[in-house]
Amino acid sequence: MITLTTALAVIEEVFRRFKESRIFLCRDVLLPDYIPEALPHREEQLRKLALILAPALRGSKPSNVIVYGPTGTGKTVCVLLVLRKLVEESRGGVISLYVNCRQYDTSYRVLTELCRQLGLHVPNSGLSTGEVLRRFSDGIEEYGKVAIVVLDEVDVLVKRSGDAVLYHLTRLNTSLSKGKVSIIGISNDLRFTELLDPRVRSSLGEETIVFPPYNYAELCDILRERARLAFKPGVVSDSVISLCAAIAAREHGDARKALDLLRVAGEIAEREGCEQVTEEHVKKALVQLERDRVSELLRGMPFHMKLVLLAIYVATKRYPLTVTTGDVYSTYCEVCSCIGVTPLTQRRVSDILAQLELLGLVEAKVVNLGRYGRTRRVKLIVGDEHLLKALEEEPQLRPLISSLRQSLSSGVTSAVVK
DNA sequence: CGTCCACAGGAATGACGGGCGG
DNA sequence: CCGCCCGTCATTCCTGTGGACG
Repeated sequence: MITLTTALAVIEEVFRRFKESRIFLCRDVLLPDYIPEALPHREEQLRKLALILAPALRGSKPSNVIVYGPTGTGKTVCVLLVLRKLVEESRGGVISLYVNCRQYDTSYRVLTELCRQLGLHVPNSGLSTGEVLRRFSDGIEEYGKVAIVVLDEVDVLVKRSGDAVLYHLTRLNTSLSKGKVSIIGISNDLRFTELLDPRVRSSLGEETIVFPPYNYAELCDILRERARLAFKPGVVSDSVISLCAAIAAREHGDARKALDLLRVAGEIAEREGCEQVTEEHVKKALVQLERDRVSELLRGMPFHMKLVLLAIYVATKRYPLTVTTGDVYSTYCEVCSCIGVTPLTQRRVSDILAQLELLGLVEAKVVNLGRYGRTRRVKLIVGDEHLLKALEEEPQLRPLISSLRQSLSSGVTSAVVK
C-alpha cells in the first residue's frame, strides 16, 4: 500500500521533472501536426502551389490539384501552410476546408465533415448522401466566395468508397452561381487516378505537384532545424541526428518518421533521467515506435482479421518459402476450429488479406503460377514478436499463442494445432 | 498450342446495429 | 414509436486470367 503522502510526492516529482525538463525546450515542435515557419527543400513545391491558388485572391476559382508523394514528404504541411497564408491574405474572401479521408473514409462522412466546417449542423446518419451534398452546395452558395477543399489521403477514400464524392464535388461549380469550389487531393499513391472515372481524373488533375522523398542530407537539415527549437542546447549530438536521418532515409525518406524517432528518443532519455540523447535511445525509440504502430493497428480490428493475421504467422512458419492465399485460408480454418469459431468464406478472407496489405502489415502480391493457378504471395512485414504481443491482447487467442510459443521454442514447427 | 489451375476480384444481396425526422 | 437510411460485415454467385504443363 502506498500512503497518500507518498503518492502525492510521486505525482509532484513527476510534475517537477516535467517542468524542469533537462532535455526539451519545446517538445511540440517534433509532433506530426506542428506547422513550421520554414520548410527546407520544398521551395519549389510551395511556389508552384501558391501560383496555382493565387487566382483565389481575385475571386476566381483556382485549378484543382493533385498533390502526390510518399508518406512524410511534407505534402500536408505544405498545403496547410500555403492555405493559411492565402486565407490570411484574402481577408475573408477565401476559406479552406480540410478533411482527412482516412479518418472520414466514406462519401457520407466526408460530406458531413465538410458541412460541419462550414458551420452547418448535419446529423451523423439518417440522411441520404444526396441530401448532405445538397446542404453543402447550399452552404457554399450562401457563402458566395471561393472555398478550397483539401482531401488528404484521398486515395484511401477512392479505394474504399469509389469516386462518387469526387465526381459530385468537381461538378458542384456548374450548379453554383456565386460560390466556387476548388479541390486539392493529397495522395500517397498516384496509381489511384487509374480508379477514377475519366471525367473526374481530368478535372481533378488539372494540376499536379510531386513531392519526392527526402534524401539523407535533406533529412539531416530538417532534423537539425527542429532539434534546435525542440531541445536544450547540447542535448542532441550530430551523430544522433545522423542516425535518425539515416533510418528514415532507409524508409523512403519519411520525415515524419525521422521526427518521431527524435521525439521518442528524447522522451526515453528524459524518462531515464539522462542529460543527453544517445544513439542507444534512438534504437530503443525505433523498437517502441514499431511496437506502438502494430498494437495501434490491431486495436479495434475485427476479430477475424486478427485470426487471419495469426494464420499468416503460422503459415509462414510452416511454409517459409511461399505462402499463398490457399495456405493462409486452410491455416485460418484450423485456427478457427482450434478456438471453436466458424470460419468465414474464402471470398471474405481474400478481402481481409487485401485490407491487411492496405494497412501495411502484410505484403500480398498477386502472382501467376501458371498451371498452379493465380494467387497472392503473402508475407508478413512486421516483426513476429510485435505481432504476437499485440495479438495476445485478445483474450481468446492467448492460450493458442502461448502454446504456439512453446512449440516454436522446442523446435516443432509443424504441429501447431490440437 | 490449348488447357486448366487457383485463385482474384466484381456484383448483388442481406443481416445487423444505430441515428434521425416526424 | 415507426420508417428510413446509414455503414459494416459477410455470403453467394460469378467471370476473368497468366503461364506451366501436357
